[in-house]
Amino acid sequence: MSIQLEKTFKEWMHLSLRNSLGNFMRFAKEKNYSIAQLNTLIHLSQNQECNLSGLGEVFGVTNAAVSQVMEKLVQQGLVLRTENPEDRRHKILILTERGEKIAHESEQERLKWLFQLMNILSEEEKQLIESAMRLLINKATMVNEQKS
Amino acid sequence: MSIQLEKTFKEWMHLSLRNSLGNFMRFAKEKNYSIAQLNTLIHLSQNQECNLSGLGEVFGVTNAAVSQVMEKLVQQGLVLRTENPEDRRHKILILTERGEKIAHESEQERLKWLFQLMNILSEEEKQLIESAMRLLINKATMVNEQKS
DNA sequence: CTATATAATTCAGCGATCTTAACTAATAAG
DNA sequence: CTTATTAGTTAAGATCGCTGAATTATATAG
Repeated sequence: MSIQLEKTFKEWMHLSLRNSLGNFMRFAKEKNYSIAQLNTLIHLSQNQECNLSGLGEVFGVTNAAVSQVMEKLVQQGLVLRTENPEDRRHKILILTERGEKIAHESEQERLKWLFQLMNILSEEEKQLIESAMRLLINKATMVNEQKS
Repeated sequence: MSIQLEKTFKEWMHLSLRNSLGNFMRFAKEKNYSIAQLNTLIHLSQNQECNLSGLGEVFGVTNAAVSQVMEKLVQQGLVLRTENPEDRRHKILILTERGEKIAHESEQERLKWLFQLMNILSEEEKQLIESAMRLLINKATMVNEQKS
């Protein structure tokens, strides 16, 4: 069983990367945003109250690197950068309406492929997928909590 | 139902990218290979008899770009580049033993997270996941065949 | 045989991202 | 008050991957 499942995972990973990531990259190229920019936007849209060094840790790069990417996003009017009044060394970074829009669009691009698949599933099949993924998501959060 | 499933897909995509892709990128950085290099190696390990312009089409870049990445892979002893005797304009690109090893290792990095999850599943749960993913894979290949 | 087409390479140059190091400003500690 | 720490910015320099254009070598068509 496990060997069969390993093979299935492999195929799945393959399809998933080619399609979801493929659509994402195509979107980025088309709209002229870099991958780093889009990842930053998506992160900001999902985690409010981000500051700069926090982002650096998440992405595993230096503050300088984040600051430079952020500068471009601010210039393009996608991010609003203000001081935190409680500690003015920190900046508060929040998405503008346009930034939010781009973040959402690019996330949809990543999901487009899955949604297309969903549309050709019967109700029972959707149930099957739903319960399988739910299970994996739950297990995954369990594993993550163990680590921390 | 569909709305619930959309939400599940979103969460899944999130976890999946953060973990699988995260491990992959970490591996690349640690071992000092670029993403383009690893993608090329993985592609070569899965499709034999590749030539240069074919790779360009797959990755959506010019021949020049592929040629430059390939040059480095050849220099590092990961790819063997020989002429095709039937048409000496074409190069035949095959992985060396070391190249094959790197390709395999990096693919395992991408799958590591899923395998970890698999290890904490019961037999019935594995069955559930297996049938769900199989279903999606089948649907996906159906969709792809429609397009072409 | 000559033209043209194809496959791959090379080079100059561009833009993105990263790092280190120097710097400014704000806060915390002694 | 002075010193040290922390957050973020800026500048200089390196690397990477890409493109377009020129070049070489091979194969095909007229």
